[in-house]
Amino acid sequence: MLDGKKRAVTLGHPCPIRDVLDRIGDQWSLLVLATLEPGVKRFSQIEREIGDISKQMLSKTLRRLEQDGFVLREVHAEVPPRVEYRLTPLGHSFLDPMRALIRWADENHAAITAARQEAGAA
Amino acid sequence: MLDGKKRAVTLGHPCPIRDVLDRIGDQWSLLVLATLEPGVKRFSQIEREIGDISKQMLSKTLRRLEQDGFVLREVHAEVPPRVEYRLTPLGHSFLDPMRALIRWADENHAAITAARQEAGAA
DNA sequence: CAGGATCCCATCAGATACTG
DNA sequence: CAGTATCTGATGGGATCCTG
Repeated sequence: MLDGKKRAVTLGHPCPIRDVLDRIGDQWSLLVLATLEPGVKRFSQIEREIGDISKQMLSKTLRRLEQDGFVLREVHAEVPPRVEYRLTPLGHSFLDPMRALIRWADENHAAITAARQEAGAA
Repeated sequence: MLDGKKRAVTLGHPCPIRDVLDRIGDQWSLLVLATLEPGVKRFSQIEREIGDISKQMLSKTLRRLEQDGFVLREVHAEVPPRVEYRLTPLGHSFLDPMRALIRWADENHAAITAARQEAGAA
């Protein structure tokens, strides 16, 4: 499921949405995209800025983002190696709707927390 | 991680965002919310409309959405039992930013697919 | 009808160690 | 520096059976 078999619904359609949602649900993709928003950065720079991501996950995440056309990867043939990442236009445009969502989260987080408290109390 | 320990970043802040993102990353929450958008529905009605969700996951998802204040659950004391679900105002308002994201997904899905093809070909 | 309980597997993600 | 490889543990989620 989820791969190619998920002929599902997602609001009535065949489902381009899941493809996108998987990229924000996976804990790191969004964070990486946000980190890259200001401009070009190298691997370890991203790693440091995020702080608690493992090399492995950063690597995986970057590769998937690259394959999906959100991120551009540029390898410089030097020693020591230097690899730079930047957002593609697609990557940038994706952050627009995401910002709206993040704003909503900020504004309504209190309500969610309150609801949880109530649920816990009741 | 993810529970309470994730002091992380998510765009620079402490992180109310993860709470929200977890609800769209989990495969079913969004689908259930979307199904409930038109109005009140009962358990098996949602089940049928989504089609490929198990009772268990539907139950879990609904309970979490209820606890988070997205969904209202109403039990009618009848035999056989009737339980109805509806979106709260919070639930409805959440769908606004989500619609923007879904629109983006629709518009850009082709680009993503194309990028994958290219990545696969290269 | 609307679930809860249990079993089981696939995937996610961290930790550690190794390499060009 | 920028990764890859391997092992491991935590979830997510499906299937099946049981109940008020």
